[in-house]
Order: sequence, then C-alpha cells, then structure tokens
Amino acid sequence: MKIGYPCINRSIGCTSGRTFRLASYSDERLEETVRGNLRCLHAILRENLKGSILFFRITSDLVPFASHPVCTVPWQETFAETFQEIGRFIREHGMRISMHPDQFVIINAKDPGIVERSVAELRYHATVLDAMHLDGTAKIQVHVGGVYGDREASMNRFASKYAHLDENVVRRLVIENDDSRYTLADCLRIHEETGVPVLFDVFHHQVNPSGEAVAEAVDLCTATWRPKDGILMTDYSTQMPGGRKGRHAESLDPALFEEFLAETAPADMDIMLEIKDKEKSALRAVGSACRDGRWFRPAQSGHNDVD
DNA sequence: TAAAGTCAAGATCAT
DNA sequence: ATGATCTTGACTTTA
Repeated sequence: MKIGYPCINRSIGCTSGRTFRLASYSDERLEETVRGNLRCLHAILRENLKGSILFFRITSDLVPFASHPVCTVPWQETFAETFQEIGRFIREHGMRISMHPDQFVIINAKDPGIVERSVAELRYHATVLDAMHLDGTAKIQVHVGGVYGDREASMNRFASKYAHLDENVVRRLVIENDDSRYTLADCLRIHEETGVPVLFDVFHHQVNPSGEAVAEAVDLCTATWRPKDGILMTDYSTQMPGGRKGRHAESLDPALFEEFLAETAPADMDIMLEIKDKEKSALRAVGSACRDGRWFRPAQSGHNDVD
C-alpha cells in the first residue's frame, strides 16, 4: 500500500504545472516552461520520498498545450534525458504514478471532433509516462464520459471507441466511477465488456452509489486489475463539512480514514488522497497506513529497478 | 502591487 | 438559448 496526493505540493514553493495563455504561445515559451515544470516535478518527488509518500499524480499541465495543434515541437525528444532521469528516480524508489486528464477528455462523445481531441490528449499523457520508461502500472484515469440521455448507448459507444485506441494508451487506461453520471456498477459492466480496469473512487461512490458496500466495492474493483496493471488504485476523499455535496474536504479526518482502512483490510491498494491540503494530509495518512500494517516499505537498497 | 477578469477543451442542470 | 456549476488555480490585464 502506497499513499499519495495529486499534482500540487503546497510547501515546496514550485509548481510542476506552470502554464501560460494560448495567445502567448511560442516554442521558446513552451520549452522554458517545460524545463521548469520537470525540474519542479523531480523536486516534489524527492520531497515526497522524505515523507515516504510513494504515490503521486503527475499534473496534466506538465507540458502545456501538448495535444493542441499549436504545439509542434518534439518536447519528448528535447527533454528525453530529463524524463528518463525522473523515471529512474521513480523506479529506484518503488514509486507509483498516475495521471488524470481533465473533464474535456470524453471518449464516448457523439461529436467526432471531441473524440479526436480526447484521443490526442490521451496520447500526450501516454507519451509522458512512456518518456519516463515507466511500466504498465503507471495509469491514466478517466471518467466514462457523457450520458447524452441514453446511458446504454453511451456505454456501448465507450466500448467501441475503447477498442480502437492505441495500444500505448490502452495499456495504461483505467476508468473511474464519477460523482454524477457513471456509478461503480456501470464501470464494472464496462469492464466486463472491454477488460478496462476500474479505479475505485470512494467519495464518488458515496455521493453516487450503486449499492455495494465499501469492502465489496474494493474487492470487485481489485478483480479488474491484472498483474501487469499493478494493484488497485483508489481515490479517497470525504465530504467537506458544511460544504456543498460532493465538495472535497479541506483536510484528512484521520478517524474516518482509519475506519476505511479497517473495513477494507486486508485488501492491498494504492490510495490517492484527493484532499485540498495535499501533502499535509498524505503525511498523516502514511502514519495511519503504517500503523495499519499494510503500508509499503521500500527495499533498503532501493533495487526495484526494471531497467 | 493588488485586485479583477479570464483562461483550449464538456456535460448537465437551472433559468 | 444562456449562464452557473463542477473545481480550482494561476496567468494577464487593469486599476
């Protein structure tokens, strides 16, 4: 079990997702931004290691406009060595990586243009992970997409689009139950049809349930991940007290988190904490997972290499 | 320098 | 048809 947080570190003082306006795009600006983003990403991972935070979601803004037609420079070649260096660091320390393209990636869209842009964005994400030479356990998580008034047809459309994705995308792609459209049961059905692993979002399952108890849900999702996918990834959050329904909590409630650990034991999984204060909560959660006994202890020599 | 306005991309629901 | 919300930050312009 590894614990992580998404994209942003609030204490280190740099961000790996710096961007700029499309209107001010230039190849030089892109190169300069990516160089800074990669340097920061490496710094964040080093900082995470100090706190035994071994799971991390890399921001989709690592390479701004990467899938936009305006960007034609071969950034993966320009920064090949830096990507490999970061990848080596990740492997050496047994870290797990995910990425989460945002809401604009809709594989099951009716509009072919949206599908095309979505596919380009997925290729970009796969290219980043490939450039780091990470294996198939580094995942790209997406929601199923729109319902468009016909859930059945839209789920089928997902399956048929999925069947035509590039292999280097498919080997990393996983779907996640969302908070308003596709439930866990929907995702499991899509798994039946396509084989795509299902990432379990605990909070979405609470907000948009389909009947399964949490422990049962974890077991059902676990069964959708093959050995080459690595162990189950779970997104964990709780309701912000007093906030609108579905709003993520500001900080981890250790009692609730430990209850989650207790009710899912002994299932093994990597947990992404979607909590607003980021690494602060992750550090506390590592403590909980450690006491629980399932936390991942990296080999002392650091030889988890697959080079 | 601080505040306000705006940003590649979508879906859905309220008005 | 239009705008707000999701969710949220941070870039960019304006005061």
